[in-house]
Amino acid sequence: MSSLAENILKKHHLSVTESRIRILELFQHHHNALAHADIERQTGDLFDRVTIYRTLQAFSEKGIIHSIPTADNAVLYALCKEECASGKHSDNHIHFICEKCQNTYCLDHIAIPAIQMPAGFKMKQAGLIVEGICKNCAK
Amino acid sequence: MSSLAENILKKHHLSVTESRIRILELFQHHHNALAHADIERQTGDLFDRVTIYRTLQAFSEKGIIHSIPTADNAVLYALCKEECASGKHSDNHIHFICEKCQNTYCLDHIAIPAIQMPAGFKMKQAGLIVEGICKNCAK
DNA sequence: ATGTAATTTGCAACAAAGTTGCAATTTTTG
DNA sequence: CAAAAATTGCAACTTTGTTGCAAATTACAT
Repeated sequence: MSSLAENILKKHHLSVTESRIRILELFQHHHNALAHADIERQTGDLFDRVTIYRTLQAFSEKGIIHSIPTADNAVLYALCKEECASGKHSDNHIHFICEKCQNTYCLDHIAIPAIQMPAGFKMKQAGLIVEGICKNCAK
Repeated sequence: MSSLAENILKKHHLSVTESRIRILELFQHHHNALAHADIERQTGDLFDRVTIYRTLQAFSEKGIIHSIPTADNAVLYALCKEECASGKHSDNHIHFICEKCQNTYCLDHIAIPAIQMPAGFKMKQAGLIVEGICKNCAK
């Protein structure tokens, strides 16, 4: 009789606490990426600011969520796909930022195309951020 | 009898001041991207912290430099190519972060390959960040 | 089920990063 | 060279993130 969120926590050897369940469910109910500030806003004063920081850090370390850097220098977080093992994020999908609603989406199905590096530079990982208009805002 | 930095400032209708020349020359002498902290370190206490912020902001608005988001959530700045008009950065080149020396380089010559968007999503701009080993560190 | 060990939380204090208003200085312009 | 415009430094403040520690909660082994 465990919730989905509870199972995810157990699978990653994290204690099951109210704050972690609450925050994890927030991610499950939104299909776009969330900033620390979003979470703080939506959980009200249920938990301390510090708890949110530590929760996000724990989730990130365990590979439950991954962070997304943005141009305006805010960190966003989004749920990882199954394949993300602890620490090793298979993070090679595209992040899409809608310039209208400002939401960030993970386009999990589209891989990053191969890129020809200049001589001497060896690529190990790549991250692609696309800006434009999302499905919802296109009407 | 104007320096290169001085000419760039004049071309963008910015007053020629010592701090702006100093900071602009810093960018010209480094071929990798600089963080605010780097500039603060290298200019010592010649200028106030606030002046550096405002200088970077002015340069960015005029299209002299562009900002680069990084994974660890620090903002980096690098010189723009000629084509960058005020505000409209033609910023579609690749940013390369060396995992050894931690420097960030602009690979200006390589364009970002075309990407197939999912239905409903309209791409307007793309930014590509590549991690790996740079030319110098490969030895 | 219960007591103990381990983990997590909230609080407070702190550190770092960035912003804003304003008076004084510097630069530009005619 | 003088007046107007722009830039700078200072101080105060906000926002964002971190750390240590005592209290509370959760996990675990009987």
